[in-house]
Amino acid sequence: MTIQKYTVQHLEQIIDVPMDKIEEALEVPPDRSLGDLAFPCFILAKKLKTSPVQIARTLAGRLKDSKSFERVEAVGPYLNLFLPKQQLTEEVITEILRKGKSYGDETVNKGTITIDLSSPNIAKPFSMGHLRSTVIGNSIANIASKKGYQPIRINHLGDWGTQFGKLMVAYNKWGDEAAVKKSPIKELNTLYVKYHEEVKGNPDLDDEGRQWFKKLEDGDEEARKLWTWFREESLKEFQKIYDLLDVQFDSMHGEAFYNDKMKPVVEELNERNLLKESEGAMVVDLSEFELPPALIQKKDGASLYATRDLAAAQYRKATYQFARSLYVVGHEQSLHFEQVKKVLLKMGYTWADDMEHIPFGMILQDGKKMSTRKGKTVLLEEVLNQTIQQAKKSIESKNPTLEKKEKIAEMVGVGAVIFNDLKQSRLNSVEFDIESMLRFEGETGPYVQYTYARACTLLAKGDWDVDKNSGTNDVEEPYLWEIIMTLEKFPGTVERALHEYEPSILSRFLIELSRYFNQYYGKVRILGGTEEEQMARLNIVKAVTIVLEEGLRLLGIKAPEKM
RNA sequence: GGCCCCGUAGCUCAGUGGAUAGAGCGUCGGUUUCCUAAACCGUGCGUCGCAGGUUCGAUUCCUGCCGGGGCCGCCA
Repeated sequence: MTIQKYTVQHLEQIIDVPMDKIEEALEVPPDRSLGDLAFPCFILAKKLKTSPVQIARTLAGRLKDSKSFERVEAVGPYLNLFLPKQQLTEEVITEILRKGKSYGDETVNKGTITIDLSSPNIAKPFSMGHLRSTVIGNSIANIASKKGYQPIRINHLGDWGTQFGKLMVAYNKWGDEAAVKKSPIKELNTLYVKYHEEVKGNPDLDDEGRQWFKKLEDGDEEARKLWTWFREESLKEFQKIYDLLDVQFDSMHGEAFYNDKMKPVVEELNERNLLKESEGAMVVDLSEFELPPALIQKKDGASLYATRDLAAAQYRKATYQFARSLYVVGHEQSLHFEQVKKVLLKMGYTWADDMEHIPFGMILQDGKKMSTRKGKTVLLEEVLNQTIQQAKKSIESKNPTLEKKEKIAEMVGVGAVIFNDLKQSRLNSVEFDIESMLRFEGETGPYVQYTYARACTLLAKGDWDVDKNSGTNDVEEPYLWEIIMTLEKFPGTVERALHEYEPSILSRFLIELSRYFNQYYGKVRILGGTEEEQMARLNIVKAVTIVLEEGLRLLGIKAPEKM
């Protein structure tokens, strides 16, 4: 039983308010000495036509002899409760030790949830922006899975569009096969940047680019060959990053996959009389929703972004029968997803209401959007290499005898980058700052990992054993109750992170738990004393490692037992 | 011009319809014969952007304004 539930259950007998209302009102007092939990009596004031101060006093009087609370005090309008810490501590720890990793799991099946994430553009470097989508989406997938959904991770690759025509022009004019083979993304990106420089003085290039893309769409052999080659080389490079991040996808269907699936969509729109000609293009009018029209077809008949996403949405519904469908894409595309959803609703697909855009803020450089075309991109691979190097340096100076240094440096370096991203609220724009990722102190991934490693060392040295996990904790030890309260919040925190699609809620929780544990560690000698005492303390340590490891896993971060 | 996001400590950012608004970084100082100092402890005089409104109570909800960013037809 959770601490909140315990309290609610015992309050319910004397307060005539529905249990969920009581639970909602309960709060942690600003100062520990005031109590463990408090019930503000304002919500009763109107109903009872009495001052909240008086109500608190009355309730305190009625609870005076209750065995459920150690002590009850009325302070102003607050009813302050002192809980039976001994009993609750035991209950919380026992539950976590019994459930292990599955602590906080939801067992009811909530159906399939598709998650559109990562989606880098072929032939372009994997940028920091795509990192955000990848780690946020992956974490939401992990969290959804813990809470009873079957996540389907879809990498909607940007592998189609006019830019490939442009790239082919550039490659044919200035490209070098050997150079591309050697370093595909870098070379192709250089070509792409060069193209955008050259086009300024030679606008005819754009026509050539469009022609090449048209050839590609028409199945021209040479164009097709180049496209396949660019795509394969790009995927190989991306795979290195996905391996480092340890992210796997259930589907790699990119935009090109929907090539033959767009025509039926356009036809369907036509049949339903939803298409309208406007300035030569075909659009769906959305003025009833106070939105600008959705562009479905260019005047030359070619498809557009929205067309592809309509086809993709239908395909996903048909293939996966999703209960929910998420799109982890930058917030600058909010309008687009709103339009797609509304078009589907106009088509009569009520399941479009289960689709949700999960936007996130941009990565800025000098306060501005990064531009691929100008070559102003920060490459994720380079960033990861730097942080891994930094981790290696730290290990050399702090723990030179550590085994498997390379492996652990990778866990720490990659963890630092992922955590640095996931601790931000999704929607905040962030200034790209390599320094903040290279710092392993304070509110960082390595801080949480370090806390975990320290705790693991204690378990090893103290010879913790499941079968010996008896012993009674001294609940008056500093920070122990804070640890218990925090551990107990874990299932609810994961739930909230899913409900808000906000991994940062979980990141901050892990920082809080780590801090309390480090404070406890600093004040209380864990190994030593009687065997009973040591085992009781190690049970706390074990519970902390379970929650830290599982929490990090949900964020997509590895937890090293030593570092 | 319309719509969306953001505005809290020197910096980066949490937070909440309620009791004295918090963390990290940075500054200065301290802690190791003892479990990993990637840690811990101490050190903060904040108009919670501004102005109204709702409320017993607003930094939190609503409206307007100001400032920053984004999106708004043939890119994705």
